[in-house]
Amino acid sequence: MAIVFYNTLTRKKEKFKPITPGIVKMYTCGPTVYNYAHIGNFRAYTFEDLLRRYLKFKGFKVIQVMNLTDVDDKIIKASKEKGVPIEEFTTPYKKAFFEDIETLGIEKAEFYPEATKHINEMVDIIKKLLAKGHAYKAADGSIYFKVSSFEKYGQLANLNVKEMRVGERVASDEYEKEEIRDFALWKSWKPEDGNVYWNTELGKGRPGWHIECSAMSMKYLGNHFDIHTGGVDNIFPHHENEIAQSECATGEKFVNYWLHCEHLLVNDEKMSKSLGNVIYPRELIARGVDPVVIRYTLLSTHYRQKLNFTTEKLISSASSVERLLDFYNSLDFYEDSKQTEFKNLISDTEKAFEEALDDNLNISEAMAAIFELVKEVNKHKAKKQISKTDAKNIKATLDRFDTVLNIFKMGQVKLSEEIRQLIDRRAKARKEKNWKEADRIREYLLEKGIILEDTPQGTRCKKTLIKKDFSKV
RNA sequence: GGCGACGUACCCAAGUGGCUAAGGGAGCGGUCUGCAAAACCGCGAUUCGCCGGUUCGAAUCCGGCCGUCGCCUCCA
Repeated sequence: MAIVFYNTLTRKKEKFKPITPGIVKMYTCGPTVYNYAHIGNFRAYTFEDLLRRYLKFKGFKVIQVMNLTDVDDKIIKASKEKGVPIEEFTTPYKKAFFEDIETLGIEKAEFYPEATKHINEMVDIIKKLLAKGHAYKAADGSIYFKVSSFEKYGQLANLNVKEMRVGERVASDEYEKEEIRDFALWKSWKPEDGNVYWNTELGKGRPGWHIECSAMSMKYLGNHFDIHTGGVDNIFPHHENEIAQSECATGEKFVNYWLHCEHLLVNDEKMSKSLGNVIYPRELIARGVDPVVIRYTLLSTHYRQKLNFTTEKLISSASSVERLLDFYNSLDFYEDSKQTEFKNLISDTEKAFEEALDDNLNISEAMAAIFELVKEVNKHKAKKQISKTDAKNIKATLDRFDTVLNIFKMGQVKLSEEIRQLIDRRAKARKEKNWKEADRIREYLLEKGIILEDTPQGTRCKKTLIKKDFSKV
């Protein structure tokens, strides 16, 4: 079965066909490391994670590049305020980004190039653009892309650029562009840039924002590659400009499939500093939300759908994850008993899961397939009609799904030696019908985020997915 | 002003021309159980923002209206 993606470029769902059979080359816009990445950023990274994991599930070899923007206006301003060089300023945020990625169960990309280490590549592209007449140098030494030189400009955003409204920011722009819609490839040094500059053939200055993605994507993936992703807010101008720069420099088509992730809202509002509603994953975790709950919340809404992030949704996600994990973990507990023919159920579920994700990563349908399996198997469980082999087969299927979802694995509890001993002590107390002691230990462990459940097959152990008193987002 | 997305139960959410409108959460009643939990059984949209049209047949297609949101050179 072929995968179908909604391509922003054509505004249609299209069958996915990689340029090189069996290999997918994708570029995913990464963080600007001037702060911690917030939950909205991670929505995009989680979507990209789903995308790469599913492509791998389908048997493709994936080469993913995610850039780190470590020089831009915000970074220059913030590092200046702090009185440290930009590298010193960005390093902790780079580190934090990788920590967060790991916490949220996001698989690592093959390359994480940094803008500041690819200035030469950017300069090369700009030189080509100058030579071909697609760029020009303004009086102050800055270099601009000449939008009028690219016939197809506006194709991605579906904007008629000639009739675009001119914003105030543009009107007050001090640079000397030929046309208002032209954008900077190279920004010549200004006193407020301090010691942030590179001496290159283009003069003393620094790169514009868009050029880094063209330079780094083409360096690692070639002039023409398969997939480029980002948030919807990147469609214009960022990705539109990338196409213009790249295609004008190489004369080749840049990207075949453009996939854009919708925004995450917080209580129906856009997340922004001014509204004071920016949420960071590490903050949620500190307040008692397990990372797997955050992951599930971000993952379980289709990427082209706005995701309204609320307390209610987190709590609801925690319950869903709990149901999935309880089911998954219960599969280890079967004694051999009557066998049920689950072959059809398993193959139906696998088929439904794959067909759903084939259809532009329809995660809702994929999850529905899993929940239906859970319900069906639980019914048999209640009637004691599951053998060890059945359970093993079902678990193998879930493990296969989990290479895409990373929920089951991430949700496992890790027990320390101390906790293990307490659990043993409680088992002993229960045997002696010392309910007081048993309940005391259970209470104690609950406070430590460990939940014990007694079943006929023994006591099971799981972690608290969300703190009881967790309330406000 | 231009471009675009969306409106399905208490909440989240799939379905885009045809079986009883998926699935999850929450709720209520029951079974099970040392207690707790899990799990199971049962209950829940005659209806898909509103109005009109096309069709044998519409949540799905067309037109209009209402409402929410995003982008239009900081942004995932």
